[in-house]
Amino acid sequence: MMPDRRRRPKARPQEILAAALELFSSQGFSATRLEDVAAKAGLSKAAIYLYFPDKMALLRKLIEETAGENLEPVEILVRSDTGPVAPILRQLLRYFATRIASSPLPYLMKLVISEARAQPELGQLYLEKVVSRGTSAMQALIERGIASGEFRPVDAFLTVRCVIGPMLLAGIWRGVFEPIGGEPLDIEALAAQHADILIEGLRAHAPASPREAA
Amino acid sequence: MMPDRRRRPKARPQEILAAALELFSSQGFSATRLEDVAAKAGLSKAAIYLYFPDKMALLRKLIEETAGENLEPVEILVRSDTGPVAPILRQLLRYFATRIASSPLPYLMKLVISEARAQPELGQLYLEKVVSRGTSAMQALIERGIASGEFRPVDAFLTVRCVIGPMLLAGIWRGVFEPIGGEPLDIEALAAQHADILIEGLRAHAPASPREAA
Amino acid sequence: MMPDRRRRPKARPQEILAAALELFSSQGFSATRLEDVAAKAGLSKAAIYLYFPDKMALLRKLIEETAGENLEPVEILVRSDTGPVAPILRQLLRYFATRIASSPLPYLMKLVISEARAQPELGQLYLEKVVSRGTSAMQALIERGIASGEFRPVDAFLTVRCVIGPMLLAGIWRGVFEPIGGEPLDIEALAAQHADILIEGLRAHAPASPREAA
Amino acid sequence: MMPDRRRRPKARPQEILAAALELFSSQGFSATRLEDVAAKAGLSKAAIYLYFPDKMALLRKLIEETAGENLEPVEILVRSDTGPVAPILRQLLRYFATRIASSPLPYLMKLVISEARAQPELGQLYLEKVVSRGTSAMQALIERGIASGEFRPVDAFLTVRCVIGPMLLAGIWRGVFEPIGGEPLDIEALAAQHADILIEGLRAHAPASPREAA
DNA sequence: CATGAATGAGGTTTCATTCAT
DNA sequence: AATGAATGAAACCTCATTCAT
Repeated sequence: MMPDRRRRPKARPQEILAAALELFSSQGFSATRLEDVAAKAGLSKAAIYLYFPDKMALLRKLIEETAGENLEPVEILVRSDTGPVAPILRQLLRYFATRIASSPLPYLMKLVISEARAQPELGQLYLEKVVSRGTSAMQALIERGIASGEFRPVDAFLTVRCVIGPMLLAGIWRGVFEPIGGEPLDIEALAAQHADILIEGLRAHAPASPREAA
Repeated sequence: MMPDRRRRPKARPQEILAAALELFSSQGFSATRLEDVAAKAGLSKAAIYLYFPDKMALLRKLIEETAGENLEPVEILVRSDTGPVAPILRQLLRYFATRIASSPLPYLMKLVISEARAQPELGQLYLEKVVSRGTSAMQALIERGIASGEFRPVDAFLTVRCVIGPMLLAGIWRGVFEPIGGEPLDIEALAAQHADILIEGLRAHAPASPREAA
Repeated sequence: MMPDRRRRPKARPQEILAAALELFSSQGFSATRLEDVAAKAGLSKAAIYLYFPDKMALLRKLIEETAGENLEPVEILVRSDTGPVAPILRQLLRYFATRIASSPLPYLMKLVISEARAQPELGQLYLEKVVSRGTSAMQALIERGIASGEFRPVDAFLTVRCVIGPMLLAGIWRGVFEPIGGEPLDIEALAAQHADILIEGLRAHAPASPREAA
Repeated sequence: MMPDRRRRPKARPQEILAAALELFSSQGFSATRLEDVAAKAGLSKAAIYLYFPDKMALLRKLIEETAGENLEPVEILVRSDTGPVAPILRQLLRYFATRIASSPLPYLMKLVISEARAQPELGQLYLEKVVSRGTSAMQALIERGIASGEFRPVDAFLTVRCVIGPMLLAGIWRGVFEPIGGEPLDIEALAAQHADILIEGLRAHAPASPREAA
C-alpha cells in the first residue's frame, strides 16, 4: 500500500514514539493498545518489538527523551544575565508559553501526571530531571531579585510555585480540556498578564504600602 | 469470612466509591482492577454490580458527586460581600488550600485530568459543573475589584487563570508528586504567599509605577 | 404493588413452571436467567429455591409433568373402537391439531428438541413417556387397518412417522416460526388435509392401481 | 505444543465452523463454551477471534452459509421437468432423505429451531432463505400436478406441509433423538414410504372413490 | 527488517446458588 | 414463606507478547 514504507528505518523509533505520545496522552497509557500505536506508525504490532522491548519502554523513552529538553534555555536565561530580574522572568514566562502552545509538552505533562503514581520511577525521573531542575533555576532567579533589592523579601520557594502554576494550568488546558471542547486559551497573553501581575506584586516599593489584614 | 457481612448495606455505595477513588487515582482508571476496588471495600467483585452497573459508572458517579461540591462556599463568598475584594480573594485562596490539603479533591482533579480525553462526557461534565462555574464566580470578583478602582484594569479572564494556577499546581503536587516521593508542599503557606503577590500585583497604585519594557 | 401476591402459596409451583416454560422456550434453557423466571412469577429469585432444588429441576418438572399428558385420549381413542380405522385416524389428527394450536405443547416440544442433547435424561424421558407411547398406539392402529384389509400392506412403523410428521411441523411452526414473524398456519385445516391424503393414500383399492416407476 | 501450529490458515474458518456446529447442536449455543469450540478446532480460545468477531458471528455464519445450500437441486428438479409430477415428488423426497441422512443438515435444523426465538434475525434469515424458498418451489410442483389433472384438487399450501412434515421429523430424529439413544430410523425408506402414500393419496381417480365422513 | 498467526494471562461481567434476617 | 445481600465460578473477550516465515 504505502510503497515507501520500508525505506526509512532510521526514523522508525521516532515515528513510533510520536504515535505513542498521541495515543497515550489521548486515551491513557493503559487503555492504549500497542496495535493502535503500530497502526498509527504504519507498522505491524510485532514490528514495535524490534525497536522497543515492551510497552512500558515506550512510555519510559517518551519521558526520558523530553525530560529536560525544554530546560536548557531556561537555565541559560537565568544564569546568563546579571541585570534586573524582572525582564528575565517575563522572558521565561514567554518561553514557557511558547513551548506549551506549540510543542507536545502539554501532552507529556498530562501523561506524567496520569502515570506517575502507577509507574513511580517515571514520576521520579520527571521530578528529578524536570521539576527539580526547573524550580531550582527559577528559585535562584527569584532569590537574586530579592538579594538585589529588586523584589520584596518573599519566600522564594513558594514564589516559584506561584510563577509556574498558571503555566501548568495552561498546559493542562491545552492538553486536556481544549481537546474535549474547552474554549481555546491564549497562552501567550496569559503569560504576559501573569508576568505583569507577578512583577508588580513582587517589586519592592519605596515605602511599603500598607496591606489589609487577613 | 467477613465478620460483618450483610451489615451496612446503606453505606456500601460510599464505601465502594471511596475505594475506587483511591485506586483509580493512584493507578489510573483503566489499570485498576475492579477486584481490587472490591477487596478494598471489603466486598466480592460481584457485589459491586449490585450497586453500580459497570466500571465506568463508578468513575462517573465519583465525578458527578464531587463536581461542584466545593463551589458553593466560593460563590457565597464572592456574592455575599460588597466590600473590598482583596480580603475575599485571600479568603478564597485560603479556602482552596484547605480543600486541596485535606480533602480528596486533588485525587479527583488528577482523575479528571487523566480520564477526560478518554471519556469526554466526563471531562465535559467537569468543565461545565466545576471549571466554568468556578471561574465565572472568580471572574466576577476580579471585575468588581477593577470596577471599584481597587484593582488595576487587568484582563479579568486571564487573571482568574493566574489566581487558580498555583492552586492547581498544589493539587497536582499533593495528588501526584507527593505520593511518589516529592517533598511535601505547605499548601496553606503557598496560598498565603500567592494571595500576597496577587493583591500587591493587582492593586491600583496612586501614580502607576513605571514598568520596564519586555 | 401486587397486594395479594402473598396469598396463594399452593399455586406457586405452577406459577413458577408457567413462567419458566415461557422463558425457556423463548430464550432457551441456558440463556434464561432464573431471576427472570422469578420476576415473571412475581417472586424473588431466592424464593424459587423454596420450591425447586435447582434450575434443572424446573426443566425436568416441566417435561415430566406434560409428558404423556396428551396421550391418554390418544390411547383411549385407539383402543376403544373396533370399527374402521380411517375415522379414528382423522379424529386423532384433529385432536393433535387442537393440542398444538391451543396448548403450550409446541413450546414443550421445542424445549425438548433444544435441550435433549445437553440433558439426555430429559430427552430419554420424553422418548419413553411420549414418543414411544404415542407411536406404539398409532402403530397398533395402522396395523389394525392393514389386518382388516382397510389399508394397503404398508410399513406400519414408517407410516406412523408419515402421520406424525406434519403435526410435528405444525408444532414447530407455532412454537418457533410464528413467534418470529412466520405467517400463521391453520393447523386444523392442515390436519384435515393431511388426514384426507393419508386415508386416500393408505386405502386398499379393489385392483391395485399400477404405480409409476421411481 | 501443537505440532502443526501456523500451518493451515486458509482452512481455519471452516474448521472452526465445523467444530462450532457440532458443539452448538449438541449442547446448545448458549451452553457451549467458546473454549471448547477452540479446543475441538485445535486452537486456543483467543485464536477464534482472529477469524470471527464474537460468538454470535459463528452462529450467524453457520446459518448463512448453509442456508439455501440444499435448495438449488430442489428448484432445478421442480422446474426442469414438465412431465408427470409424481416421479419428481418421489425424487425430491429421496433427495431430502439423502441430505438428512448424510449431511449436517439436521444439526443445522436443530440449531435454528433452538435459537430462532432468542436470535430472531437468524430465524428470519432461515425463514426467508430456506423455508420460503423451499416451500414455494414445492407448492408450484403440487399446483402443476393439480393443473394437469394428475392430482386431485387439494390445497397446495397445506399439502406442501404434508410433504415436508415427515422429512422434518426425520431430521429431528437424526439430530436430536438418535444421538441420545433413539432407535435409528431408515430415512430413505421413510421417504419412499411417504412418497408412496402421498402419490397414492393425491392421485386423481377415474371415478372418485366414495370417502367416509369425518 | 517485517509480519501474520497464535496464545496465555487476565479483566469485566453474569449468574446460579446460599444465607441471615 | 420470603427476600435482599452476597459470592464463587465461569464465560466472553482483549491484549501484550512470541515465533516461524
